[in-house]
Amino acid sequence: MHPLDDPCPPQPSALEKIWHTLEQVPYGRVVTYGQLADLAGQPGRARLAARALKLAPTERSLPWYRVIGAGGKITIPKTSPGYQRQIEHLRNEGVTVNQGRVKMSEYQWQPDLAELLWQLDY
DNA sequence: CTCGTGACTGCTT
DNA sequence: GAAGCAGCCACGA
Repeated sequence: MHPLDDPCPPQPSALEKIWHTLEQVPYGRVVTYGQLADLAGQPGRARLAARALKLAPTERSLPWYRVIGAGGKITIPKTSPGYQRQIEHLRNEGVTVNQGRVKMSEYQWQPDLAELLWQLDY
């Protein structure tokens, strides 16, 4: 092997990991920014998850609206058009939204072991 | 390099 | 509940 050859294959970027994990979130369920980051192998980096959503390529049509703030609160600024759009998307999937809040005990996604292992294979 | 800015969180008033 | 704040971290000015 040439000494300058990269001995390691290219790693998926943190953003890619976030997007990939987001794709696993099932219809009608939600995750928090922090949870999404954790599941993507980026513990404690909730703001990274938020940024990943904002930068997500539209052609990938990710379920960005299934990501909400800790405690079930919609954290998109109310002044943003995305705020209402997120609520509409969630309601279309049967998720109840009251006062900009989602009942986490009812809708939060909790991946089982098989799903986690599937993702590790990525 | 420093600073301000978030689609964040958790803790304290 | 609401508001403030420190910790957080990538980004751009």
